[in-house]
Amino acid sequence: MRKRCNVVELLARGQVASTVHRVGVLKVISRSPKAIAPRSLLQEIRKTTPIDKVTLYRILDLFVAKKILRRMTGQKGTMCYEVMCEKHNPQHPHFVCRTCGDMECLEGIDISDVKQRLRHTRYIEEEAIDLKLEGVCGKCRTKKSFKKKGNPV
Amino acid sequence: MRKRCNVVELLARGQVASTVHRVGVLKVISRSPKAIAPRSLLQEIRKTTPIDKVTLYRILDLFVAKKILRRMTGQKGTMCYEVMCEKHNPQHPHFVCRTCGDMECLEGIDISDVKQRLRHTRYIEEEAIDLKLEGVCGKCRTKKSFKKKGNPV
DNA sequence: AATTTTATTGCAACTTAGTTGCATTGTGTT
DNA sequence: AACACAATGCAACTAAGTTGCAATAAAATT
Ligand SMILES: [Mn+2]
Ligand SMILES: [Mn+2]
Ligand SMILES: [Zn+2]
Ligand SMILES: [Zn+2]
Repeated sequence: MRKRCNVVELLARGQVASTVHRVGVLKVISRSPKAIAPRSLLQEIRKTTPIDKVTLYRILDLFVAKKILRRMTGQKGTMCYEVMCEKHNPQHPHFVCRTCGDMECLEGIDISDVKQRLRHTRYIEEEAIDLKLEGVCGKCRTKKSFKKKGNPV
Repeated sequence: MRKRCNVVELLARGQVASTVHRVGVLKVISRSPKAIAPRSLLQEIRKTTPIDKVTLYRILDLFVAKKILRRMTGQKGTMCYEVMCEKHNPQHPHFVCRTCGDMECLEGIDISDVKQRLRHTRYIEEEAIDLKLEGVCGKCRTKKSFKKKGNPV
């Protein structure tokens, strides 16, 4: 997501009061080129402002509830977050590397029809869709430590 | 998954030696009507045989590596497992309830075309697909504790 | 059969993500 | 200032999953 959303607008849209921490969290997430986990998020934010992890988790929960952020499961079940903005960051599937845990946004792939289809096939009121591919990323595939084990090229 | 896979066949297919614990784990999973988490799995297995959680986790990892089981992320990032058998339990999306955490298999919905599409759009060697919907399940929707909060009906 | 080797399991201790309760601080209002 | 209430911090906790190593079981050699 190169074109960044306006942080103030996002907060307004969710009717969430603006605070130093909230703005800080949102800034870091909206600048990240890919979905980001609380761990990295803490590291980044703390470069400028001290913040407790509990505060971060609470802000993240709030943002997800207010539809300012999308939450998805990354590697091993740790959560990842990205800005929820149809304009600058429309819904898209993700790729997670089994080996290094890296998550890649598969942007530009429309999956709205998948949503439609699932909604109509069963009587379900879904609110979020989490479409994820798992495999081994390019980097890991070329590492000799990986090749050595007789894995498929 | 009503029609159960043959446990012995599954082990043979994955070239995995048969042990009491492995058979036990596989039996419970293959009898479960829905994807099951290690926690419930332990409970079930222990009704007949004592087993350490480490053993269970190791068996699960092994089975996933050998493609005997599919692993997917359930609620909050806890993992869930189901038998990987195209015949008796073909790949399908899942629905996870935001409130109670219950996971439902959306069987009978073919998503092979989604796989195809993703594979061809980007140069990715994916090995597994995890397509998940999140929302509030029927049970939770009708609970008064849920309605009271002014949630949409 | 006895011995050696290898695979599987159990135990204890640890790591890490996320949560809960409560005290403290900040912010806006009268 | 005094009050109300929202946001934050701190400490302690829960729960999933992992790691190292010892104990046991199974398989292979002798
Ligand atoms: Mn993304
Ligand atoms: Mn399923
Ligand atoms: Zn990788
Ligand atoms: Zn539910």
